[in-house]
Amino acid sequence: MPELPEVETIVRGLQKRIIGKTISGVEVLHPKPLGQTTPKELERFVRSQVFRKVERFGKYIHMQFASGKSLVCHLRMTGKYIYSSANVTKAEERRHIRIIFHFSDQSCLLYKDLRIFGTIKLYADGVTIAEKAKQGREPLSPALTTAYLLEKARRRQVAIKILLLDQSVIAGLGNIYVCEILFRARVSPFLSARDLSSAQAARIIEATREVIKLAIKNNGTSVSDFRNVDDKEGKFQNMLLVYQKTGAACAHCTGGIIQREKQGQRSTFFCPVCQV
DNA sequence: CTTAACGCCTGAAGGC
DNA sequence: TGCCTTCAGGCGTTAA
Repeated sequence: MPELPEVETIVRGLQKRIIGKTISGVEVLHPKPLGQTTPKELERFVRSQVFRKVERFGKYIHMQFASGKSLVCHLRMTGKYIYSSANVTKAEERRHIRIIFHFSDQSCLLYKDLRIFGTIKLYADGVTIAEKAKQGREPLSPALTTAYLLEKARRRQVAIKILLLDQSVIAGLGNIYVCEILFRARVSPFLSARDLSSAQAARIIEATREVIKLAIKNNGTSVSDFRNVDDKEGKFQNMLLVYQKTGAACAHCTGGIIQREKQGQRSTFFCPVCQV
């Protein structure tokens, strides 16, 4: 489940692998990631285009061509971009591949997505990117301040965990990192957002930066099936303190046992003793 | 405005 | 062994 650090890892891999490559053709093995766009439209849009720049905003990947046109992609749960130096022809290797971008040097970029929740959207030059406008502040931006979080939390009655998952508040956090952040900040995931104190907000911001920086440094978390562009796992799964640690002794306090509870449709992992 | 529930998808895992 | 249910969770949509 790619969150900010995983998407950042993929973007850095793409920058290394596809900048300067010319698209010679595209194969659409499953049309669902394209939404309303037809395979023919995609083919016409990307053929002969040269990748100039790849950026991340929130959990989105923004692939820009030298022409000014671009693709805005979201991986959702199981999407991944894998670079291959040669064409992929074996049926077993083609499993879960939905789109293939072929390059003029015979290498290609595979879009794999087991559950097909991910999306690829086409943007003409100069068009405002709707998805970008909806994002909240980036975790590593100085614009993310305690005052900003308190202001966003003030009128909300939802649990702080639900608020942190709201992409229009902070961009890029998902279930794993929000659990880890609240644990490190020693804040209960069930606390109503409006009851957040200034000290708690400050601890959350600090923990957010720490966790995100450390996870990026470790190339993300491969807890289910995340892989980078070179099909390699991340390392942050070895550094998780609460996520999927049900029954384990708390890493912060003595006597605390990590619990799992549902919040919304997702599992929340927390220590009932020290997260208050 | 906020909030909550649902649907989208596949495959692994657990229960009986 | 085999069938059925549950779970994984991001996010757009819809309804209240």
